[in-house]
Amino acid sequence: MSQEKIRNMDEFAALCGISRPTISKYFNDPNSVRPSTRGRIEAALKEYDYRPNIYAMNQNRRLTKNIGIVVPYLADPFFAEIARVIERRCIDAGYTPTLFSSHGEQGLECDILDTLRSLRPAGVLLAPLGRASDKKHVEEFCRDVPTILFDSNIEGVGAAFVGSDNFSFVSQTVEYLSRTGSAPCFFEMRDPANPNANKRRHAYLEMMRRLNLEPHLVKIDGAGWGFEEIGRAGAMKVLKEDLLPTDTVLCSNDRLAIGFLSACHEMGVRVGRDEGCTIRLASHDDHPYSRFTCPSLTTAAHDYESVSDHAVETLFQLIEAGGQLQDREETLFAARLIMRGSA
Amino acid sequence: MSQEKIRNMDEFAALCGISRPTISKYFNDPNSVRPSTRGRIEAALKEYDYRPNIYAMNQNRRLTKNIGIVVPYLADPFFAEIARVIERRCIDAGYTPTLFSSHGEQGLECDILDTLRSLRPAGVLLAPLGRASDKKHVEEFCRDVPTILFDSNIEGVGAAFVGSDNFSFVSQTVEYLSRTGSAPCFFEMRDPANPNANKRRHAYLEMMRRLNLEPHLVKIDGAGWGFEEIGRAGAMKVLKEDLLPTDTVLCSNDRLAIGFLSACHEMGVRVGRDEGCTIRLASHDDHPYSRFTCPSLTTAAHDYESVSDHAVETLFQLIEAGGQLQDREETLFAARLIMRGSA
DNA sequence: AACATTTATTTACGCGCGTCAAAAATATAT
DNA sequence: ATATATTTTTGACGCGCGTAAATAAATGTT
Repeated sequence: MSQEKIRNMDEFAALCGISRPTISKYFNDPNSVRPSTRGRIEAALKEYDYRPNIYAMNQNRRLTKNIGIVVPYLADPFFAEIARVIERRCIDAGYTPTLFSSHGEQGLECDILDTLRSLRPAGVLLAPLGRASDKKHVEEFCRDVPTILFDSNIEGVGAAFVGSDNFSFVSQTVEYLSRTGSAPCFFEMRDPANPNANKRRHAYLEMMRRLNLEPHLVKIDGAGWGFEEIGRAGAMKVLKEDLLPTDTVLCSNDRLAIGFLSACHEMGVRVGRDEGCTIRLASHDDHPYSRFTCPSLTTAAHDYESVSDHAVETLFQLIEAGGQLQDREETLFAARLIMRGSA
Repeated sequence: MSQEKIRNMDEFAALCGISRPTISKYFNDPNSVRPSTRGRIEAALKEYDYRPNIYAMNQNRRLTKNIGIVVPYLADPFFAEIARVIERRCIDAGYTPTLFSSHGEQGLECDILDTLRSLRPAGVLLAPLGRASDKKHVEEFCRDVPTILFDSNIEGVGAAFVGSDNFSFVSQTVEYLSRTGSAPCFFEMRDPANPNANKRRHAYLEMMRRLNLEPHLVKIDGAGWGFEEIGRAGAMKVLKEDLLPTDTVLCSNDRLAIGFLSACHEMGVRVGRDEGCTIRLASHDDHPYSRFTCPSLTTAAHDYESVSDHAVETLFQLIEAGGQLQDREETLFAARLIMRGSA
């Protein structure tokens, strides 16, 4: 590797013995130049390790190679995990992903979208805050920037939605719990920020109706994204005041369930299928920690891979189609029941 | 808000009735223009919502307003949390932070540093992979880009290091455990990727020496960043083969402890201080989930706030000083013992 | 070998903004 | 009012690259 520092594409082109426009073409798409010239460029690239100035590139390109990934709450390992997979896919496809977290705050989500707009990304994968989102702001953003929504849907916003089929989650857990023991009550936040939570409640009610069972909703107080603490406080209250209508509890999501388990341990309530256990607990999401809880959580797992893959693939289609798709498809992937110790 | 789209700074300057260089000055530092002109600009800004093209800005600026934040593993809520705090501080100071995760992979860390270099950031906050880092690559990067290391130190690399005082963690837990029961053995990975792990082992040995107690290291196999699973598998082996030298266990970090607790539950071993418990377990980090484990984890907490604040402050100093600091300071913050149910 | 086709080169312009120097306008101190 | 310091304006250049049109060269076909 030579030590000379190359300042710009002109210098690099001179060293290659190739004209600058051809070099420019190569960086935009290596396959757009003849194999022989590609070989010469790549040989020179090894020799001098030149990299084009991204700011100058992006200033003049109609569209950049950037992809924005926005999640509502990165401290939730579920989103960290899905972001990781999506990031990887984008890199492999030659894009430059940038990760943003709204940290549960509407203002921050808006700021991120504003920042993103001025980055002129080729496309954006957005998991919105949900009910807490500034819908108009998101809608306006999606009109200007090719965007795929994932995880949490906003009706009619964005070019497509990719997520999990909440009914599939709940139907499997309810069916399993009912079949192997008694029917569950549904443990959830009174005022959930995430639209998936509402879908899960409806799915629970519908499933109980189909199975001819009496539904019981246990609604607990709390706001924000500290679901474990909310679940814990809610469970403490419910256990202390003996408000549980059934000995089988289905939590809306794993993070609430983690809090519930914590409360059970503190109250000396044993959870699981073994004898001596007074409560069975199941949940949804297959949170990365759900296999390490005590007892491990019976839950329904997202199809992470499929959701990530399909979201990314749809975005690429959208980009190639110039930012417009025929009609707004909503793709939902089924859950997989994971039977563990808690139910 | 007027509907006219403003294409560039010239148009905006014309609408303001102010010259373009002054507008440019305003965007570089709003306080560098007279209050009266600042007022006129900001009024026009409300009216026409113009935003300068960041690519054109950054192309010509010697240094951008970007700050890179690199963590080794974002799916670890500890890093997600510290990244969140740091991100916020940067935004408040008028910078544009970009978050990267190495996902535990050396190649990815190198790629991120390369990408970051071409972003010409004002500064970088880097929590390296540790032992898995390509030291030469990191070192070379730090020579070109103003960088503060945090969480995990690499001797002599970067302009400063900010982290937690591992001795303070271990001394408090060892002292507490020894005082309130029997002395602990130290449970850790055989070949830890993180340099903090080594410091904690040394601190354990030193503390045991000071207290005139016999040290016991319990080393378990496993590689990668799936610490919970590694801890769980290691604990299963240790429990099944009855290899624990003491009834009190001090884990190197909370994620191992979470796995340990999971194994204990599966083996029917009760953990805690209550009667009927056969093991006491403590750990380090105050992982966001450690208060929700069963039992909740006695641990030593990072001073998140101080570490984040000081890392960011040091970076700002470094930037203002033009990328060079007098000498390389290493700042360590003390831990705080958190007594919970597990010990 | 002659032609058509693909690929590369040359030349030139533009993108939107940073920045500089000199001149003009404004504010502050005396 | 005058002198001085500060701020703004004017005009101009450059950054590094995208891109377009015309031309030249290489490749493929018959």
